[in-house]
Amino acid sequence: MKRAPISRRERPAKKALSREAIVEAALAILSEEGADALTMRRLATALDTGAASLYVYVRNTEELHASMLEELLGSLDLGRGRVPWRERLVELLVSYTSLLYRQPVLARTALFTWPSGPNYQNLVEALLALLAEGEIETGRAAWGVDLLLQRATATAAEHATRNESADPAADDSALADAIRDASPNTHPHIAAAAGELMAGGAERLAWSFEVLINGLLSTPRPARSERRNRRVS
Amino acid sequence: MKRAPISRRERPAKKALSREAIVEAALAILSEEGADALTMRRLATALDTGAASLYVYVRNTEELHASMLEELLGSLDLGRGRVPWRERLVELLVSYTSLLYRQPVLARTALFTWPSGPNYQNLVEALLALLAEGEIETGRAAWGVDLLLQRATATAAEHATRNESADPAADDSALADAIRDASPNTHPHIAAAAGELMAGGAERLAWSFEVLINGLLSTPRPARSERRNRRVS
DNA sequence: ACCTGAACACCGTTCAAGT
DNA sequence: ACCTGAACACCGTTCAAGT
Repeated sequence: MKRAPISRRERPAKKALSREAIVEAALAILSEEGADALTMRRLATALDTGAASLYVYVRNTEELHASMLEELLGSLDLGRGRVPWRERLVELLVSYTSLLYRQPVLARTALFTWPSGPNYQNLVEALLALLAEGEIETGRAAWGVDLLLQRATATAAEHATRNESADPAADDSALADAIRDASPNTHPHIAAAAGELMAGGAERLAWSFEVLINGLLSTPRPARSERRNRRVS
Repeated sequence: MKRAPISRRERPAKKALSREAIVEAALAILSEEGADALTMRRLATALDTGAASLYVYVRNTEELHASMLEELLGSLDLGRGRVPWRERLVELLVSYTSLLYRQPVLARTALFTWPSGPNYQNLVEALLALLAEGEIETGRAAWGVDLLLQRATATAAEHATRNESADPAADDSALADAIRDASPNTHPHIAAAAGELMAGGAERLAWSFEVLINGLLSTPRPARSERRNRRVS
């Protein structure tokens, strides 16, 4: 049961296999057929080979995902402009989030494995430069970038399974269910905040970046002398 | 090839199947054998049945994970005390993070599916109450809780694949790789911040909560009139 | 009603054998 | 060197058939 020649004619010609071709095809599948369709086997079929062949160019699924993210990050506008640093910072963070929002599986990737290509480096560099413009000293800015990127990434990543899940109405907040079931007697604060807990969207994201920046401006890093216990647990 | 009677004697007696027994067994596997070992089939074996039987009590893997998290959250000390609200808030957030830190798979769950049981509700209620004590008005507090919980959860979740991954030395920061490869010429800010980007640990987490709280105290929610575009993308 | 063996419909990854 | 069919070692979930 060989592949019919028709499909050969539909897809112009069998491209030579390469890392870039694989990443490109993977991104195409992701945006056209969704995250579930992106499997090594499925990807191989799209490239007219067997799954095993992919492993010549890509170590494993995780690395493939990381490369896809790197590729996508290339389209980010790091926008040096005349605008004040703070506005540029929020804008950059919002557009980074939107980018991940469109491909939430890659947001997960960004959260769990470190992207490390040049495009990601440029993003970090740009963020550090903006915080430096805001006269936040290096050490604080370093931790700040992590904080800002985490907010962006986690927000987009949360969106992932939300989307796939059955109830698309409960899409905005991380607290929807807890609220619905809360009784005003046992959980008065939840009951009172019910409406507010779920409101938001783009505005909430932008607000949260303002919170982070304001907090960053007013919270110095702890003194060096106190640095001892480095583990959380 | 039936199970040998020896194993029957080792595990005291076949407990009756129930939701609680399943969740309990799942948590045992998780802490004794790690996240990879926790599969429906493996869990069924531990309970002396077939995987299909689990589906009588649990809808799917996701729901199982959520129940496990809920169970774990029961051990959280919500600690009403004489201490000022701000200290109690940070303490609660840190202990919530530590709890997830020990079981990072469940941190992922907390990030991607909404926990919704009573223990989670109690946590949200406690956080809202603390912010109310800090005289943060309801709407802002609602968004604030989301922000605080997300920092805690994402930090623990990031820890997940870090742990499983090959290089346990690079465990602290989300930026380690980007730093290593950055040239001082093209990325001067990264090069300058190199050391600082990776330092941290428990101290960094606590600092980030301070940032969040300070930011929260100084950043009102946007005016109602401006609420229009609710989507990010 | 509760339980289960067996099957369905997949996975990622490896490897010996080919070109 | 590059490529691949086939196999390995699994998955989660469903369902018909049993008790």
